[in-house]
Amino acid sequence: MELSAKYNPAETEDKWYAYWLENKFFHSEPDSREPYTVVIPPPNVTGILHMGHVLNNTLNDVLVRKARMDGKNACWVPGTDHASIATESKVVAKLKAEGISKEDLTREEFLRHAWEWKEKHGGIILSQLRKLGASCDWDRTKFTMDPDLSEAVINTFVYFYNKGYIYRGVRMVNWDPVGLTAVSDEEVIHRDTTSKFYHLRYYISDGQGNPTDKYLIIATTRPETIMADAAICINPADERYHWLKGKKVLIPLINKEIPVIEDSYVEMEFGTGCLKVTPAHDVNDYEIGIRHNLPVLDIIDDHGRLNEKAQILVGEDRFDARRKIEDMLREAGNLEKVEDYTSPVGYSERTNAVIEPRLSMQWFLKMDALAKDALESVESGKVKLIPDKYRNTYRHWMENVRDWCISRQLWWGQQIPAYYLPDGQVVVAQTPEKALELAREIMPEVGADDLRQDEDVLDTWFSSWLWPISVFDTNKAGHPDAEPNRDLAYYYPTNDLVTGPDILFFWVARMIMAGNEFMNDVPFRNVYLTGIVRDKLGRKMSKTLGNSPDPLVLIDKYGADGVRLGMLLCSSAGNDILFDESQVEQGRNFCNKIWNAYRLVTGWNVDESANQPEASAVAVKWFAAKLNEVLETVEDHYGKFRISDALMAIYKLFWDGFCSWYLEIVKPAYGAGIDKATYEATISFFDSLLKMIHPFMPFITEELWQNMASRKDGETIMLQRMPVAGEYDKNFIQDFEMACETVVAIRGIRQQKGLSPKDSLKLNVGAGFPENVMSVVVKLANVVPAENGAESQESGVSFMVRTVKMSVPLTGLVNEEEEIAKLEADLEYQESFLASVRKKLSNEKFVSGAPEKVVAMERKKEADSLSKIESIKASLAAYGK
RNA sequence: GGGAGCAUAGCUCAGUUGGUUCAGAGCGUCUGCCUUACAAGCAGAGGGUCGGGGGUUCGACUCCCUCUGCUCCCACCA
Repeated sequence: MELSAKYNPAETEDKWYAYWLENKFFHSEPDSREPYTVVIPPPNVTGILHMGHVLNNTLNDVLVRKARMDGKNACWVPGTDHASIATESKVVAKLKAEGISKEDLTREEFLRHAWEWKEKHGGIILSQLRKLGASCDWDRTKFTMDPDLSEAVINTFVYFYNKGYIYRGVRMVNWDPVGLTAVSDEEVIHRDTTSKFYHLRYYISDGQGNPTDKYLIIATTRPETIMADAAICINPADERYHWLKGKKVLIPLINKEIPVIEDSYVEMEFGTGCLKVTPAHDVNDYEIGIRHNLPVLDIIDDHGRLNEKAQILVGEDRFDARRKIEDMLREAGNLEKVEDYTSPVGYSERTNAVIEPRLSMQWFLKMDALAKDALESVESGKVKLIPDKYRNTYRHWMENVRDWCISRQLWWGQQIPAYYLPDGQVVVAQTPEKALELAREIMPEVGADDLRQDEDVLDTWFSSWLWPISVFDTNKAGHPDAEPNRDLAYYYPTNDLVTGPDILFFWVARMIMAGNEFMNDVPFRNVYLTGIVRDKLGRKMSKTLGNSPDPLVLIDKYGADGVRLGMLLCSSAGNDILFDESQVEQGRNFCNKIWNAYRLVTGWNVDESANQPEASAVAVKWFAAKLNEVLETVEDHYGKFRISDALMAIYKLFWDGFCSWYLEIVKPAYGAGIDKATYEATISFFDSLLKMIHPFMPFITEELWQNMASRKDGETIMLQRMPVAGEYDKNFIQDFEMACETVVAIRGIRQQKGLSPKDSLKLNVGAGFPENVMSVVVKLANVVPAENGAESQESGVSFMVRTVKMSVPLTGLVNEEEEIAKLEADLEYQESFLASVRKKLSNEKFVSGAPEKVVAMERKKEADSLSKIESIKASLAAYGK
């Protein structure tokens, strides 16, 4: 078969992926082998592939393919997340573009649109993952809103409700006025925001609701909320304001009378030391309100507009109202001054709207007991975080966690299985039928139509925290006492989870909680936390910056293998990834290197009658040893999740070790055949190398592996066993490296002196050079060693290889003065090196204090240095110095 | 405001209990090569007071203190 000089990924990738699918190589069923299980962090069902997914899933695929080749029963479960708020807002936007408003639809109508949208656009990302080569078990694809997975979510809710962990109550929550829903604390991002600090005069009331000429000043960033003020608060220890005790003040513009109260919460040094208390619109004020029994007046509606309770500016958006009230206050003489101010403001993670602290009725899950166990799981090492610096962050979060607000005012998601009786009492049950039964225990005459189900749905994470359980068994979540089914019993706990640190708390911690609760075991053993993919300048990749390349375009341009390699090359665990397209180019180049090495090897003709040249025998022996050495290193890297290090070790083995050294040595002369022993060894090495590379670059390795022998249908490299490191001769590797260093030195001399590689040179070799590898030097450096390695008196260029003195006689070509200067510089360096070693050795404390091994090493340095000085001096003597 | 982490070559990073001739790798740069697998390549070369300062030690990139610069997480100072 004729192979082009360049590898063309487009011709091979789809072909082999289809072949893998046809043969169901990715599919796993429980059997007697050890399982290796991974669940995908489910991407949003409407999401499209971005570089973060590429990183994450490439790493996952490497681990899964490696485990599969290690003989484990590897199972990687793919799927998507319904992402309630994100998906719902997309559907709302799409409907809006069609002139349909969500308010005009019934819940059922809206959900029909949403499901249509999901069927049409959902799961694109999964097909994109196939382009990347992900070896997921597609037969197991799950969606967090599949009927059975939803059932598991409902069961879980009922379980925790019955356990007393779920409660409903009016609490201050984070309200998203754009998404029109409450969000959890974790979904609020605080960013420093510049705003204004308004200093307002509140006049003291004369007791009849009329202003006196006395006033106090409060400082606020939110003047539009003054109408909801319930009190003015001072610190009881603040002497400046003792005169205010028991007084009442008037809210500007609306002249409403409110009391002055005292609470030590108020910082005397901050602002003016007077705080306006607005219980409905600030978390702290709410707490103060409870302590002092203040009325709660909510003047902001769902959309963030002032409502009629505000009396003024009714219907205005809160930010418009802020601008307008500033003028009104100024006109009324209540505005003392306005300062620029920067303070942290909460934004919704999903809609980027400014979060409005708001009182509302929500469902909560008690976290203390769950968090305590989940913390223990990590502290005890049952779950390992990689890198482990995240343990601190994890602990801090788990020790300070607050109850989880799990209700969302959305339609897309699992509707809360709580049913209200006509009198407002609530029952919680899996189905309306069961709810009715429960309801009748309370109120026997109640009918099915009298029950009203809670309108809210559950937080997305309330379904994805079950993921490692529910993808296998949808009954077990919510039923800790149930027997796990065959799949769950076999695959749980999963082995590794690869995900980003940004969802360590959202998702990872909560999965641990659910695992402990329902399985009495953690959901995974290792959590590999990747960095965030950034651009070359260190900026986060984002649509608005336009600095995020489309992975599919990259795959088109460089091939999936190239993209995978480019991503992995720069991905040390836990560090952010600074991605640059040039790395993908490097990946593509590596593909090409492999391709061309293959072309070379398969282009050889075996000459049955040829004997194996000595250099080839040496090369084969060396590479066999080197291969073992690298296999050992790579295994160690894998064990520590140092994936990019494992890759780099293999990369260098192939490019430098195999191509630059091994192949150059065994390569037969043009037109000549190759001996059988070398050929077979070479093919076998190539086979091992392809297997080692396969987890990283699945496509090209399959292509070449299939090509290198006639394979049966149904055979694949991905199910071959990964080579295992055996015993090897470390000393021989050392000897071979000396040969390489010698070759490099001679090539350097050639370059310096402008000598063609075609001209043979003589080489004088000093004592101590390993004779067994000389044939390699002869072949690659094109030299003829002097008889018996005798020291020559001819003038030439001399050099040291470790402790062996070598020289290339070059009569007429050598500039003696330069040569002598070089030798003298060497001598000077060696002598000062020797002096420093001897200083150490003459230090009594060193000799007695340092380990024997270290002292012995110093003595060897001394001896080596002495012998080097010796031979440099001899060389100088040859020049008459 | 609290906590964590980072700083090593032009860039991205290794450096695994302080001691192998330890100051490294990849990429980039420079020089010479279209050498019969590969110019997406080959051969060779240069490049760092390990952020600054102090300390512990026979010995510090490595441990301690401090300063500077950056990053992230958490947080209700209006």
